[in-house]
Amino acid sequence: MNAPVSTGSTREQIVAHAQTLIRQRGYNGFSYRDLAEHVGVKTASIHYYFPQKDDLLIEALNDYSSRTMQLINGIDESLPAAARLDRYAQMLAGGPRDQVCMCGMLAADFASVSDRVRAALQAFFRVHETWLTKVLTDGARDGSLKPCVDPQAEARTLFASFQGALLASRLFQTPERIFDVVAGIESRQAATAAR
Amino acid sequence: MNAPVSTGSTREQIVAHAQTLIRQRGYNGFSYRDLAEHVGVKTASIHYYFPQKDDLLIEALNDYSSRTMQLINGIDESLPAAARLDRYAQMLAGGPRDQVCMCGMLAADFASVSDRVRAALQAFFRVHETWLTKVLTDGARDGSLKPCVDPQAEARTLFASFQGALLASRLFQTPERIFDVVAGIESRQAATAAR
DNA sequence: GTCTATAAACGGATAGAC
DNA sequence: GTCTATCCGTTTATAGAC
Repeated sequence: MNAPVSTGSTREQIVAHAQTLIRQRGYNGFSYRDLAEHVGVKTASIHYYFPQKDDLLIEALNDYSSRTMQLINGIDESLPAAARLDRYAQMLAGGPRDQVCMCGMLAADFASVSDRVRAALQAFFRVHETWLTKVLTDGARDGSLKPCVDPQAEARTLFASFQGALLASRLFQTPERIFDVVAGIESRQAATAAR
Repeated sequence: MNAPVSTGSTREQIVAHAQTLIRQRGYNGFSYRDLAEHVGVKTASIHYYFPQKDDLLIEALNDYSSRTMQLINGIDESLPAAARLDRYAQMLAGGPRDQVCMCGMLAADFASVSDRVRAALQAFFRVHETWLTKVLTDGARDGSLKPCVDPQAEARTLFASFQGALLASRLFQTPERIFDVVAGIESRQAATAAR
């Protein structure tokens, strides 16, 4: 996923650059000073909009979540499930190579974030896992994916695979590892596949 | 995986507590002061052993890697592959609930670590992926796991699943998600399974 | 080897001018 | 709204006594 254009209001630019920095370096890996330099303002201006760093984190996370949700809701539900899964992987692989999912990053920063942020992260995970559950059950019906015993558990694992694959993709500097995930799923597709 | 007992030499205690702190909070989430308090020395003593934080990171990572490798080498190769996979998952789930894999954590901290650390992380990933590749191919032979088209790619995905599942397990405060991963694999086992 | 003391830069955060 | 100036604790790191 790509960062929004940074040509909006100061507030919007702050949020956009905060998302980028968190996805690159994590919550403890950037400062108001870093962020201010990226936006082209002074740190006091950031404190004007977001008195505490946690306030900034909450807004950056909520914005990221809703933009991500728009993207997955934009995936045409009339497509075969396997094709929707491909789109999802393309979405993940399409982001900058030096950035991972903001929520995967913040899950790693679990010890450093507030309970409010933790709850928002859980919500993000659940939304994606629910969407993937539907893909898996639809795939069993339309024949594009092999039926599985427990679609919810499979979806949890699948989402974990994507998050892990994003970290590995950056570590090895290749988007291949994201597509390994879908290739694995699809290599198990029913013989009577309808693509 | 559990941290080593912290009753060794000062140097050993520093390394052990550094591993714990990194697994809890990440590389940018702890300071020499935190570490010194845990060990019961002053920060200058830590600088005596590890002048730069990167020196400490390298040693903590190498120690973690070799201890982890001992653990996976300790999994009896005469066991059916599926049983070995169970052991692997138990090893991951057996660690403290507030800690994830040190290398998953540092993969998230990718932007903050030196090239030397990045290379060591890649090596860690490859070792585990290679071990899992062997489990998958053995599983196809002994019938305890379903054969797959590309065992190497499947192993990469499987390792990513475990890393992602560790993050999710901590986020949701339940080890269940680690066992989801093996349950998914084993639910695809061949009908003629030999366990 | 471990300590005290200190340097110098950085961290989040605030007050008040414009 | 954005700035300058500043507070004050923290951070990594070093010098030198014991």
